[in-house]
Amino acid sequence: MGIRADYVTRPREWIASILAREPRFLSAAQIHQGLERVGARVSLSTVYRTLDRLQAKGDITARPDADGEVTYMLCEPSRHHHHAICRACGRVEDVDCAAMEQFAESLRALNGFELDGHAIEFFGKCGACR
Amino acid sequence: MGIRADYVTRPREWIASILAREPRFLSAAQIHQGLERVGARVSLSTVYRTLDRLQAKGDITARPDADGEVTYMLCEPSRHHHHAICRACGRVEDVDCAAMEQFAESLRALNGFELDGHAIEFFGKCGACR
DNA sequence: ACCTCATTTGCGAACTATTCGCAAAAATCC
DNA sequence: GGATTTTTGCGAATAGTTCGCAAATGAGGT
Ligand SMILES: [Zn+2]
Ligand SMILES: [Zn+2]
Ligand SMILES: [Zn+2]
Ligand SMILES: [Zn+2]
Repeated sequence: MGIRADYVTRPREWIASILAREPRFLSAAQIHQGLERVGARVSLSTVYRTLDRLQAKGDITARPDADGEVTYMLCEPSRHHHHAICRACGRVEDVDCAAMEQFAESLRALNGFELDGHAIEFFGKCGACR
Repeated sequence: MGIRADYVTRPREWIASILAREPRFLSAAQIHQGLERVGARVSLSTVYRTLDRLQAKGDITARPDADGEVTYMLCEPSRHHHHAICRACGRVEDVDCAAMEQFAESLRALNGFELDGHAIEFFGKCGACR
C-alpha cells in the first residue's frame, strides 16, 4: 500500500506527442487546440497539470511570451544552452552557449539563421548583496 | 480647438516618482502598493494606463517575470543594452552590448556583480523562412 | 478477466492579472 | 472662474490559470 505514482495515461501520451512534433514554444491553449485537431479530447486542466509535471521532471522549458502568456517546449533546461527563435514561424533552434561570442556569424553559418535581434539577461548578485 | 493632449497630473507624477527611485522591475500591483505606502491614492486602472503611456513614449521597459506577470522599469529601450539582475534584491544594472563577449569579467570589474547565470534569446528568421 | 485501490481526469467554480465603459473629477486655456 | 478636453475611479468584463471533488482510468494481484 505504498505509493504507486507515475501512471501512463492516454492524455499524457497525447500531450507529449504534440510537444514532440513541434519545435516551438506553445501555450497551453495551443496544445489544447492541437489535441482537438487530432481528435484527442483532453480538458484544459489536464493540459496544465501535465505541463506542470513535465516541467517538474525537467523535460520541458517554460517561458512567458511577450504578452505574459506562458509557453512550453520540449527542451532539457539542465543542458545549458540558448534559443534562436524565428520571428516568422516561431521555430526554435538550440544554440550552444560557447557559440555566444561570435553569435551572429555562427548562427548564420550553422543554421542559415538571419539574426535581427536578441535579448539577454544576466543574473547573479550585485555588489551590495554580495 | 485642436488637441490639447498630455496633461500633467498628480497620479502621473506620483507613479513616475515611484519608478524613478526603484532600479528594479516592478509589477503594476507593486507600484500600486508603493503609492499607497506613500499615501498617494491612485486606482490600479490608472497605474496600468500610465504604464502603457510611458511604454508608448519609450520611457520604460516591460518584461514578463517568470510567472508571466508583467513588470516595468524606467529604462530607455531605444538605447540598446542588456540587464544584470540581482538574484537577491532584484536590482538591475545596465550592461552595454559590446561588453557581451567578456561578460563575466567585465560585469565583475565594472559593477562588482557576481554572475551566476544568464538567459539569452536570439530572434530572426530561420533558414526555411528566409 | 475481475476486483480493489491509488491516481488521474473532467467539470465548473474560483482566482488573478489586465482591460473596458462611463460618469465624475481634474487639468488647461482664455 | 467658466468652457472644454483629458484623466480618473469604479465596477464589470475578459483571459489565463488554478482548485475541489465526484467519476473514470490505470496498475497489481487473484
Ligand atoms: Zn532548447
Ligand atoms: Zn521560420
Ligand atoms: Zn536598462
Ligand atoms: Zn542585490
